[in-house]
Amino acid sequence: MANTEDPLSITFAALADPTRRAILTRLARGEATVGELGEPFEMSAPAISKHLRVLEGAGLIAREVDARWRICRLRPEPMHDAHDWLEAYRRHWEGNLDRLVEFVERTHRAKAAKPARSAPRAPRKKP
Amino acid sequence: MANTEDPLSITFAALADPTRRAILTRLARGEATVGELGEPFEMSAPAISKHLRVLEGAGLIAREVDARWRICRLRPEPMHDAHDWLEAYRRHWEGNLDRLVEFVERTHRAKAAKPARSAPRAPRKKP
DNA sequence: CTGTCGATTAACCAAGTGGTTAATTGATGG
DNA sequence: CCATCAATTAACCACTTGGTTAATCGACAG
Repeated sequence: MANTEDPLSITFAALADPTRRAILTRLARGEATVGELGEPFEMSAPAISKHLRVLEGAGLIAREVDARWRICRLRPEPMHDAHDWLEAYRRHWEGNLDRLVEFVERTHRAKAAKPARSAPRAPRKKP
Repeated sequence: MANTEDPLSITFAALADPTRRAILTRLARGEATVGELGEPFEMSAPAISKHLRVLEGAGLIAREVDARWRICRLRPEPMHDAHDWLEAYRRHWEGNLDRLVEFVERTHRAKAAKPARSAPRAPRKKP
């Protein structure tokens, strides 16, 4: 199922692992071989190889073969897209407006019996 | 294993599904009941319930019970953290500097036999 | 009390994930 | 030629995930 997923899902899934994020952090400092990337982790080589396959599948890294070594480089473009998606929610966490609205609403609810909620939701008819 | 994961991994994993991202997008417009959230999707109610559980586990939504309805609200703070993590890579996708370096390096390699690569990687001794 | 409605839980399934060890491939060097 | 080294592939395992249908729970309305 993951293979048929959209790019953004694949990107987020690839980022949802601390080992892979650490590998990306390492690669942000410069290219590295597979052995160098795996060295900090108490993990077998095939496990690292699989993580790199996931990162490559997400387009987050590129591998280039150099004799017996595979040189890995960061490909940050998918991160850009993920960043952009999150950016749309920035106003929701910036400023206290939302929290204030929420607080006022909750206080109101505590005093009134069945206070009306904020606008966008369609009014439920209670038959 | 996922239950013992760090908050950032849980957040990214929750975002790695188009249905859940659509639910968050809907909630950015305002609170909604579970039924309203599930209505756009050709999916059973339990499936929606599970998605909401994942989102709640990631701290991305909060559910409040109102009679027989569950009112869902966006909790954007974890997105802020994810956004922050990605922000650190901004310089890698902004500007053509990296792509230029890469191009020059590749061109150089095509001409020279075994050109030295960029600095940060430890030099591999070929015994 | 009983039926209904919103929502969740239970039980199950197919497929994916993250890890292992063992075997394999390719390039290097004695 | 042969041993070695970097890395991947193969085969396997435990566990998670995303979905289903059937059963359950709690709040209302007659």
